[in-house]
Amino acid sequence: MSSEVTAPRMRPDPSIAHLDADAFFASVEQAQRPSLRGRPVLVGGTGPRGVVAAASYEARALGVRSAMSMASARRACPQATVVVPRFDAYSAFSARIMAALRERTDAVEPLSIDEAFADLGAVDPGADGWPGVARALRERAVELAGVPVSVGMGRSKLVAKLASAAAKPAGVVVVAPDDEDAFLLPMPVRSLWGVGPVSAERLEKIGVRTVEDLRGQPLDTLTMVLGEAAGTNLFRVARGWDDRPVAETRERKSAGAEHTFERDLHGRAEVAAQLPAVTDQAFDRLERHGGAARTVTVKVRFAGFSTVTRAVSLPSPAADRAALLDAAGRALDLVELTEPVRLLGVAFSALSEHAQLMLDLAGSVATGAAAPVASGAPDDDPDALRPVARRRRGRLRLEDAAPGLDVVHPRHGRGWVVKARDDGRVAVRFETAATGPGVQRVLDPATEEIELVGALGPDGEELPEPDAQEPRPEE
DNA sequence: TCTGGGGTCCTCCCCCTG
DNA sequence: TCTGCAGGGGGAGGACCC
Repeated sequence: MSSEVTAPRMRPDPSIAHLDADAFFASVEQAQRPSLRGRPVLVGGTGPRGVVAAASYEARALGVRSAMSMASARRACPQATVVVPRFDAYSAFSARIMAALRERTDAVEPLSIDEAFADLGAVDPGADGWPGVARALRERAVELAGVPVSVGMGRSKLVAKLASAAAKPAGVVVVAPDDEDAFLLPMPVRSLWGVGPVSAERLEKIGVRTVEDLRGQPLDTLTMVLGEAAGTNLFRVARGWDDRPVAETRERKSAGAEHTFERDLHGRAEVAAQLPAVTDQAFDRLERHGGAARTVTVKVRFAGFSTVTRAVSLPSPAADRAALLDAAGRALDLVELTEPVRLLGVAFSALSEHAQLMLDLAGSVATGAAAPVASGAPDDDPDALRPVARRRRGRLRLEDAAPGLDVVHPRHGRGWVVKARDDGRVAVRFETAATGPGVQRVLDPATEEIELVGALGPDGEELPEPDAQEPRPEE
């Protein structure tokens, strides 16, 4: 218990930058598909349980927000174009944005695919001062990536991040130390990092709505209402106290995968039958980071949206697919399956970089629940239970024709899938960033040589096979 | 058609150990 | 030897972020 919180030594200049791409996924789609520019675009899952990962500003103007169900978003904005995420393209655009920062400093801390901090403390701001630095940074990122970005600067990460939010869309805000109070105090507490709907409601109950209200609260009250860590954090934030350094690297703590099924799973056999596929995806991610794991956690979300997790820890870290699948099976055995299941997840934690060989695997691999079991689903549509597979490249099949995917046609060139039609044909719009708005054609994938291909990069360059691609959260 | 998927961090609780 | 307590560690769940 820290009974005392004191002001840290803050840097004198607003030399921490936060760069944030605007509606990133949607902006990339608009950059690569000229016909989408100026139009509402929704990026996200197109299945019955899909949600919006990103909405263009045109869609936001009609009330669409990220994380809302795609069904409600479509109702709010029926004229919107809906496409599935293309992480290979977003990663390539992201690399360009990060490159703009790395031209100025090595001290870059990516927070997610579309935003990063940079410590420009060693940069000479020159005649135009810090606002000039921020403008130049923004212009360079736009030049390299070709999507709109916003830049905020302040003398802390806290202020820089809030400043970039205030700068959106496509702007720059630099908060000088003397202006910090004027900037922070009127803000709603909900805009602070770490204050979600639950904390905001708890604060509302003690009359705290703005940062100014927050500053009026004693430390004891805040820790009582929000807990030790969050309370202490907000006490500092309310005063603009934040001396966290820009950290170039962060250690990964866990890796996992989860999948929401298009229809609920009934009974242990159905759930267990899906476990190997989900564990495999989690294992692929673990392997990509080159680690071993000691703890395997299985997550089950029921139809009523309640969620349980059960964990099994191994005596030593394992990097062996079969051993981890076995552990996942044992964890699943601990879950009481009282209701239909909508989501199944597997996560690996207690990671260690050096995999220790599990010598005594014999006998442990073949134990019950984790083994693939015939689905036994009485239902009509086996595909409803199919876990998300890596989208293949190669000849387009109707069932793979998700809207937004890149294709190439021998006569019409490069394009993207607009819609798989009920008549078995596919609507494709043939265009790239270089061509300008293109023509939409309806083609029969059974007779036309439509090839599913990878995305292009920011300069229209072919990208490598996305085997190492990392699915990322919404922008 | 309510409510994805990748994470991190925190809190509470229980069990074990000294 | 028994008991009570403190502290550590792990598991479960929840809040939060993008």
